[in-house]
Formats: sequence, C-alpha cells, structure tokens
Amino acid sequence: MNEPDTYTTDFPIQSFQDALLNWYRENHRKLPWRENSDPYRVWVSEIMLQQTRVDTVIPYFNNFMEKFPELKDLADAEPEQVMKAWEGLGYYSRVMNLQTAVKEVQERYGGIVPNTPEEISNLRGVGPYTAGAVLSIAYGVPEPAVDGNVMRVLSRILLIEEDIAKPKTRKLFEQAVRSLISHEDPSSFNQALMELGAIICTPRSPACLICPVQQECRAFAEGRQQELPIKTKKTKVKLAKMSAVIAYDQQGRMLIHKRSSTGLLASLWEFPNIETGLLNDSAGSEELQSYVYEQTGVEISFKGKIGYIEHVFSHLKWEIDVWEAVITAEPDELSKDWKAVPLTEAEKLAFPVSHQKMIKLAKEAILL
DNA sequence: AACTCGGGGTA
DNA sequence: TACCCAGAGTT
Repeated sequence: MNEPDTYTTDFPIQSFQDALLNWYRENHRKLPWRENSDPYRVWVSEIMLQQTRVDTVIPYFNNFMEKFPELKDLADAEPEQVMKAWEGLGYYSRVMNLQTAVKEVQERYGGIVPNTPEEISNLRGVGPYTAGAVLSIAYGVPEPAVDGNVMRVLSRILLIEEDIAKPKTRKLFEQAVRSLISHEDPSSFNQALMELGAIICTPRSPACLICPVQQECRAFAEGRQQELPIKTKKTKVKLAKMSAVIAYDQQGRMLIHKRSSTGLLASLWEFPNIETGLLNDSAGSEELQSYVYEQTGVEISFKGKIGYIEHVFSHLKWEIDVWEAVITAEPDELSKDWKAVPLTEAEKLAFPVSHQKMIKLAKEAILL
C-alpha cells in the first residue's frame, strides 16, 4: 500500500522541503480562505476552487461566507438562496452536493467536519483531492492533495512522463507526495506545491530563473521543462442550435422554467427553450410554441426575434435564437417547475450565464 | 476508462 | 482559436 515510489529515490527530499517551505512562507498570497484554518471555510474554498481560478473564486467566497458564515447556516439555508450565491460560478452540482454533505456533517458528526480520510471521503462531492486538501490544510494531516498544479509541478521536478490525462496517473503522484510531504507542516507543503504551480511553475512558460526549487528540478537540469507535463488532449465540442422565448403576460411577468436537478445546469432557472436542429425560424418558433403549450398549457404569440446568443461550454456550444412573445391564454395554475414572474423576482433566482444574457436582451428590447 | 459538467482568463 | 483552471460523479 505505502510502497515508496521509484521517482523519489535519490531525490534530495530535505533540501526540497526546506526550499519550498521557505519560499512559501515569504511569498504566499493572502487569500480570504487563508485567514484561518476553519475546516468549514477550507472546505467551501476547495469546492469553489475545483476547476476554477483563484481570482474568480475570491468574490464568490467572500459573499458566500457573508451569507453562510458557519456550517450550520449553510445546512439550514434554502437551496434556492444557496444556488443564487453560486450563480455564474459553474459546475452547479458542486454546491448542491456541498449542502447535502454539510447537512450530513451537521446531523451525523454534530457539525464537526470529520478528520479521517475514510469519513471525509464519504461526504458527497469530496473526492481524493478535496479530502487531502481539507485534511492537510484544516487538520494538519499529512495526506496528498493532488490537483492539476501538483501534477504539473511534480512532473517537472521529478521528470515524470506519464500522461496526466489518464485517471490512473493521479495515484502515482499521490505516492510521490507521500514520499515528499513535510510531516511538520503538511498544510504549507501542499499549499506551497499549488502556489508554486500558480505563480512560478506555470503551464506555458515557467519562471525557472526565479524558482525556489530550481536546484532540485530534474526537468530544468535537462532543459525539458517546456515538454512537461505530458497530457493527451481531448476536444470535441458538440453544436446545438436552440430557440428560446421570453413570453410576457399582460402584467409584464415572464414565463420561466426550473431545470432538472440532475445534468446540465442542474436546478437553475431558464427561459423556455428547445433544440431546433436544422429547423428554420418559422418551423423553430412553431416547435417552441408547441413545447410551451404542452408543458404548461400557456398559449403564446410571437412578436419577433430580439437577439442571438452564442454560449460555449467545455463540451458543448449553444447557438440560441431569442424570441419575444406575449401570452394570450394561460391555465389557472402552473406546474411547480414553471413560474410567471416580474423581472425583479427573476433577478432573485439563479440563471445560467447564457440566460442572463437573454435577460439583458429583454431589457434592451423594452427600451426600444 | 471515458464522458459529463461552466465559465472565464490567457497566449 | 485552444488550453487550462486548488475535480467529482456517472456510465
């Protein structure tokens, strides 16, 4: 289980630790989640930082801590408000999983975030990286926290040429970290590896000339730092042509729909929309009209197209024609995933960025 | 192991 | 454009 990895044999572990930790002590950034080591704060920050840059996270983290200062506050919060605090951050299942896990900590562990790998890893949304990050940063447990930064940094320092796109490769890096990690200060050690990756050992052009562990870096010694890490690429963005409609009733309320709690943009609100494929404007809008009627019983009459939106996801591209319409007849009651709300109410709900763009189009259309 | 799941910064 | 980011869950 804890076999020493072959990559760290003959590696100067002590001088590496010393150089890395001294550099981190003097040069680390002051970040909101580093103000203290409250496990709840560390946990929230790590979830937000998954596949998301530090600069993007900072304002979200500050706002989130203002709204939900302690674990109990998040456990007791309305999911709709929690989602609103995540609006625009992406990967929305993260925050639903986080609240689920926080409720479990509140109920099963009396509000204390568990400090063992087994217990913390069983929490929803806590994978190998986040488990190691919270354990080491909040509790000082010498567990590896291997993210993209760490794989890039260590692939260079230890000259590891395994494909970091392969899931299996992460385990190799975890073994390397187990060999390298400081048992005196696991928190600083793990954070220092990531900090080095963010500031010095960057993907494109690493700043080797000012790197604190240049002396220990095998890739630099061979002038091969630009070749690492090895990562096979995956591309393949599917295109989806869509039509969406902003339909007003006589009071100026807009018809909106809450997306499924699973899958893309889970639990966010949206304007009624369909994938139109190869249909032309006329056929596409008729399709959309039928969809709205079948889902809600609401009858709409199109006024015209008010805009066009392109929105790119990591694996998908939406091209959306946006229409304006008026509601000509509606049932006594809408099903629970549908609402007719004034703009001021819509702005309290969480919409994906693509549909926030539609709200902007609608505002501009009103001014004309 | 491959795919799904956002949005934005950067060269 | 294409890559990448303090990854995890599902299939």
